[in-house]
Amino acid sequence: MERRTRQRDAIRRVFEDAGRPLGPGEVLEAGREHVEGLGIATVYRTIASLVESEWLTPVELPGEPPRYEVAGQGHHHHFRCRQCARVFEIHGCPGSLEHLTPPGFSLERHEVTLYGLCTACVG
Amino acid sequence: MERRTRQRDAIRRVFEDAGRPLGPGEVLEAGREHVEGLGIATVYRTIASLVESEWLTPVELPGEPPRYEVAGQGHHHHFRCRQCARVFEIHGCPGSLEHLTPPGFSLERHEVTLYGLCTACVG
DNA sequence: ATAGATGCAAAGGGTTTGCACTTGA
DNA sequence: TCAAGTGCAAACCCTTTGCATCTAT
Repeated sequence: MERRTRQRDAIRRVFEDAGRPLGPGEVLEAGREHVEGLGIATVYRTIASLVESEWLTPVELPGEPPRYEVAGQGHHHHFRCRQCARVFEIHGCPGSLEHLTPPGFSLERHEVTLYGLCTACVG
Repeated sequence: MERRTRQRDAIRRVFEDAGRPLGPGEVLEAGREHVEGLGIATVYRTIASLVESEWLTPVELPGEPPRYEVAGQGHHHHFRCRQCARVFEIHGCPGSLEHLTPPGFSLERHEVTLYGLCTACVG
C-alpha cells in the first residue's frame, strides 16, 4: 500500500474522527459517507496495511472480534461499558504482575480489561 | 441433554483430565481417544449443554476463540504461553482496580490475561 | 417403543482471496 | 503508461443446523 487513494484517506479519516477503537463494520459504514460504494474487502485490506505500517493497533477484548485504534498511544488498557458497549482507553496500569506468575513461568506482557458502566450510562 | 452417553462421558472426562481450558478442536482430538468417530457437532452441542448446566465455564481470551474449563473454581485469571498456545489457570488476582477506573465510571469486574512462556517452553 | 443424542453434510457469518477493471503517479 | 489499488464474488474457516439413524431408558 503506497499510493494515496480516496478509500485510504477516508478510512484514516474515520479512525481519526472516531477517537475510539472501531471494528471493520463500523469503518465500512462510516467510510461510505466519504466514499460511496466502498467495499468491505478494501476495508480489511487497508486495516491490515495500516496495522502493518503501525499506523493502527489492534484492540482485542475477550470474546469479541478485533477493533483497531490509532497507534502511538503507549501502554494502556480498556474499559468496556456493558450498557452501550463502547470501549474507552484507560490511562493507568496495575503495574508488574510478576507476583501472579506461576513458578517456572516467564512473564512477558499482560492485558487488562475493565467492565462496568461509563459516565453516560451510570446516570 | 439428559441421557448418559459414551460421547458425553468422554467429553467430561477430557475436561477433567486436562485440568486447563480447552477449545472444541482439542476436545475433539482428545475425545476420539475414548470414542472413535466422535463428531465435531457433538462436541459443540455437548459443550453448549455443559455450559448451560454450569458444569463448564467459558474462558475468553483477547483475540481468540473461546475455550472452556470445569466450573466452580472461583475468581481467577489465565496465563497463555506464546510458544505452545496452551492456557493455564492463575490462582491470584491483582485485587481491586478501582484506582484505574476513570472518574464517573462504575467498575463491576475485570479480566486479566498474562502472556509469556510456560515452564515447558522456558527451557 | 420413543424421544433424546449422534454423525454427516449443508448452511451460516465473518474474513480472505482471485481476478478483471480502475486509477494514481 | 502500467503496476498498485479496488470491488465483486467465490473461497475459507469455524460454528451451527437439518435430518435420517442410532440408542438409552
